[in-house]
Amino acid sequence: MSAVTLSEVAKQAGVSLATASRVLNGSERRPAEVIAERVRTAALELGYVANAQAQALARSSTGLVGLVVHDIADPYFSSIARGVQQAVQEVRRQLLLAAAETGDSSVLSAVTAFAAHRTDVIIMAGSRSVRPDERLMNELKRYRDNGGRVVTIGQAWMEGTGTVFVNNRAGAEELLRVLAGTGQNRFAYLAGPDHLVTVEDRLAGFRDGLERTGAEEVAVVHGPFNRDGGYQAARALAEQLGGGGLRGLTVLAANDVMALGAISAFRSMGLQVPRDLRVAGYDDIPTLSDYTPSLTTVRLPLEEIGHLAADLAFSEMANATRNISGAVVLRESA
Amino acid sequence: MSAVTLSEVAKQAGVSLATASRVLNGSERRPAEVIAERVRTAALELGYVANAQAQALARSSTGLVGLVVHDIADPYFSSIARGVQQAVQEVRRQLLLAAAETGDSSVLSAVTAFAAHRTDVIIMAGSRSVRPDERLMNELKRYRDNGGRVVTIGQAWMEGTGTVFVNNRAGAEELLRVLAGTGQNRFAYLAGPDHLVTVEDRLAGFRDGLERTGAEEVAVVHGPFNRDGGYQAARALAEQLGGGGLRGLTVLAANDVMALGAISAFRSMGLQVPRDLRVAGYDDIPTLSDYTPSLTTVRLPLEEIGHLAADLAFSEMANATRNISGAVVLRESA
DNA sequence: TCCAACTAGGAAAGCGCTTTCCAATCTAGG
DNA sequence: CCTAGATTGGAAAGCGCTTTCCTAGTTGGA
Repeated sequence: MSAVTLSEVAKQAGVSLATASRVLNGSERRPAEVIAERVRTAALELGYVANAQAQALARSSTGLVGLVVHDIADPYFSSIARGVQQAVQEVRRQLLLAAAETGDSSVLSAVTAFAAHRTDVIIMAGSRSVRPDERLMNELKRYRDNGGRVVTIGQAWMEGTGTVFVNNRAGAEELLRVLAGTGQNRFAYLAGPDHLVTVEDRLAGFRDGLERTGAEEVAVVHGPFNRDGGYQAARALAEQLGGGGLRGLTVLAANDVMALGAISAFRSMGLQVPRDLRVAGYDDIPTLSDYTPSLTTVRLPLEEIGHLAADLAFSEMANATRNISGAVVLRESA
Repeated sequence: MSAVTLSEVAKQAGVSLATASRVLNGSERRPAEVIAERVRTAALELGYVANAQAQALARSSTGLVGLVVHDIADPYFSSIARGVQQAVQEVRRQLLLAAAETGDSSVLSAVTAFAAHRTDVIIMAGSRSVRPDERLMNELKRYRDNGGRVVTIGQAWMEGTGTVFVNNRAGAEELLRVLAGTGQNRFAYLAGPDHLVTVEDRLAGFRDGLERTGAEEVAVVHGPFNRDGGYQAARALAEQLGGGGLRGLTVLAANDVMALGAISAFRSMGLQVPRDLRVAGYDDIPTLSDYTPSLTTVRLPLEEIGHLAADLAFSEMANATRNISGAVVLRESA
């Protein structure tokens, strides 16, 4: 990757490096228009494209934003990524994307890589682990102490970072209460992996709701936080309760993709939703709009959350907390 | 973003900058183990993280891969992105992501930004425009001439770049022939925007199939290349044909998300798929797995395509062409 | 007409690395 | 024991920019 350099442009325009830089790459000082025009012409003729690496080194700021997601193909994350991408583009910065499963060393690798690339910001979109990972936390702290900004989505990770807080617990409780209000009173919970804070919070909200309404907790079963996890968890639930135990039950899944997987599992067992049992999800991923039966869920403004996270990072108060709460959306499935 | 520098590490270890660099950041020459150990210890103590910008400048290679998609929230692109991300991670590089609509100046901005960041590779995942964009092509050419690698997905964009070629035309023809083979003989096509090569190719394949089978083309209507586009196109089609004209028709959509939108539109008009009319899509996005009626489509190994594109870029023959063809998947919807 | 106060372009010092070239030390063959 | 050849660590020259100082040229008020 060699290319036309600023000094070539400067020479062609017959000015100094300093002047060329001032004309082309924004500076306080604006050279006289006659000169500026000459430089611009030279740049255009030669096809000059500033070397962002060199600029980053000289200005000690890269204009890079790092985003860590669990899985970019998961609609939850791709929606958030879309929001982040949009916000990043608006302020003419670039998005560095990494995928990493919580609890896996890949998260640490991702953060280290972002630190190496001196991204101005790191946005952690995935849920935090229940057990704090020492090494990861230290890496993030060092990054922050060196002047990097950290914004987490979902829940706070540590002091001195920004957070787009999603009140998962309240949303889950609300969902359960609304459902109980329609007369449903036997609930099962299809939880994601129990080491995720998000999963834990939603489960806690579920139980808050149970307590509040006096409804019955029939079972809680854990599984991977994706479509297949929902499918598996649903089958495990069926096994646990026996064929008849599912009838009339309301099954809450930790998120929409799990709910979708669960419905498929139930269907494969010859059960119809909502005729034989009810299912609800969480997140309201865009995918849902064409799904039948339409899925009852807790709506989260995913794209907005992503946008907000990026905005927060660029704002004066990068360490503030923005609160988001979900809205229960009652549809056909429960 | 200030941080510990190599020279601080070198000083602490009591060696020269050169030695420290050789120990920490991989080089032909490996200093003696005693010294190396001292450097590593110092680096660990100080929490040294190499500055990728500085390295890029010195080595004139950034280890960055730029990916341009239309919309990262679209399952088609997020699946491809997943494959790319995976491949990129395997070779320890970083992914720079940009979203840009074909035909929009944002594509040019994205490419320019990637060129500025001196990415080693640019992968264009979105379809090319039917009308070649002079400025964009020039930018890409310059990038390539400066040593950057370009890989396009779907169709070739220009000489001297790699391509993961997807035979959209053949896939569409095959789909139509298979469907005709089951006795369906009246077809309508819900095409995406007519300035996309992908859309044009699929439409051409559709017509090839028509000709081959002697089936009837009832209508072709264009709309945006997304879910809402499918919805709108379906309504437009209904308006064009009148209520009864839809019955018994097979509606092919340019891609799955449009097909999903179309089915929703038909449903909103009180029509059932496949009872009243048939619908098929293209791509086989993962989302489809839980959808009812299950959608007939042409399967494309999306994730693999992304992976392949990245692999190609890193391979010796970065300008080669890899061929992918879709496989017709007959399901309930048609 | 003279000088203080600006203005504007250029020289050069970094930014944090890699890598070439040197010089010093070591190895081993004669 | 001497020397050609191989090793090894270090000095310093870049990589392509930004930005601080300088200096020379202007402007305008007295």
